Amino acid sequence: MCSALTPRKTAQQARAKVTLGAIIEAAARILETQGLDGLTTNHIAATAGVSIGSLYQYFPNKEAVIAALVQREKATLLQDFLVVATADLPADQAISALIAATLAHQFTRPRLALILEYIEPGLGIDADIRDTDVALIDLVTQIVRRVAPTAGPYAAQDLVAMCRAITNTAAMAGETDPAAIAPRLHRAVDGYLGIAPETNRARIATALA
Amino acid sequence: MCSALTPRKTAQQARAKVTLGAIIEAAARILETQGLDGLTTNHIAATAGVSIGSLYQYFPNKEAVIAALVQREKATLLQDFLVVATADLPADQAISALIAATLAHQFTRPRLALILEYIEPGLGIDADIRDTDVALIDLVTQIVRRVAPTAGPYAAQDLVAMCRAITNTAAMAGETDPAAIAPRLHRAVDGYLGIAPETNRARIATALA
DNA sequence: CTAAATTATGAGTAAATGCTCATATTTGGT
DNA sequence: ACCAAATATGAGCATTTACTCATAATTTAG
Repeated sequence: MCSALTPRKTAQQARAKVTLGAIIEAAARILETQGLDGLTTNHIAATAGVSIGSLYQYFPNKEAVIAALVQREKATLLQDFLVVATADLPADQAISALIAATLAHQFTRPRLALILEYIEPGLGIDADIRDTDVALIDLVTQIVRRVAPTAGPYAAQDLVAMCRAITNTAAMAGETDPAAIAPRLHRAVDGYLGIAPETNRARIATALA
Repeated sequence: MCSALTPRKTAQQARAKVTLGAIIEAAARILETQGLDGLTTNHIAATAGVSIGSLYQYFPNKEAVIAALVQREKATLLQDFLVVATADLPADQAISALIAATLAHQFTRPRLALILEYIEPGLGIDADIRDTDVALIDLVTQIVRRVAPTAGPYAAQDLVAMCRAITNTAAMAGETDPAAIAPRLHRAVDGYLGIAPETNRARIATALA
């Protein structure tokens, strides 16, 4: 029952890394077009243009392919968040930037983001994913504390969760305009953190400018 | 590919209804103990103490069993919400009551609620479930408009989504105390609706009393 | 150029599982 | 008591699918 999600073999040559990337991207595209049901290992390999044997050279099982995809997506979001953190903005603008990054991430490949969100809890815990999650929450916590020093320990977790949920639900309901969602996220976030509405309104104005 | 989720045969005698209920409850218990992977039709039938043939008398396929379970759970939540709506409370207390009901629902069978939440989007659209969702959102919208008449059309949807997300994430992180989560939900909801913090604080006090 | 290491192949296997159907049992009305 | 309708049974079929392994091709290093 100990499902190892680590790669079976580490790619060393360049072409191997190409193969690996092709497999992960194939999984992404299948999820987008056919959903989780269409995601069979043979189908992934065929879509990637490699043999099923190659897939199993790098992944111990199907779950590991999904885990790698989740990790890839999470890592890009973390990257975007890091850029915000490094930018050394005023605290409230930093929050706005995080919200914008979250929306952008969710709307870049909406269907993929949505499906992965709902697949992830069914996966075994992967160390890499866990680490990325922790890094992401830590980062948000740092920024949040600048705006609201009294924020509780679960603030970052709560904020990330609720922003994702509102965005996902909106997307599932057919909304396609991030600008229509942003102000709602701002209201929820600012309310949670106890920031005054006038500050909030001013911030929204600058974010949309 | 047209997955009909409607029951194949409607139970008429009392024992048939017992069988039907046993099957749905068996599915619930398997999800709680073994997750989605353990949920095979044969396993459901065995756990329910009926034959596999009986299962297929009432459900056209496995998905329909899950859909029935989702519907059962959603219906009880809607019921709780209806009680709140009928109670004719002051608007802000009504909101508090909705939050309390949401928390109670999620913590009654936490693992089941969590798993179902993440399974649902993978299901085909079921008419009954859709209706229940609409009814639930309509009900929340009515109450919300009493507190915040200017609230946008997506307010209820957003509020329900974010409350669930915060609660789920907290549960997944190991939190077991609803009282620790309630104030966070209140802050987010009030912030979203643009309600003043002092009103908010007073409300939390009464809710916890 | 050659050998060792790395990467790629894909037909085939074993196991899981959703679901059928012919038959048996039970129930309710008369 | 009897019959028709409703309900229950479960062995087995058909299909899907994750995964293996023996072999082949390619790359790198000396």
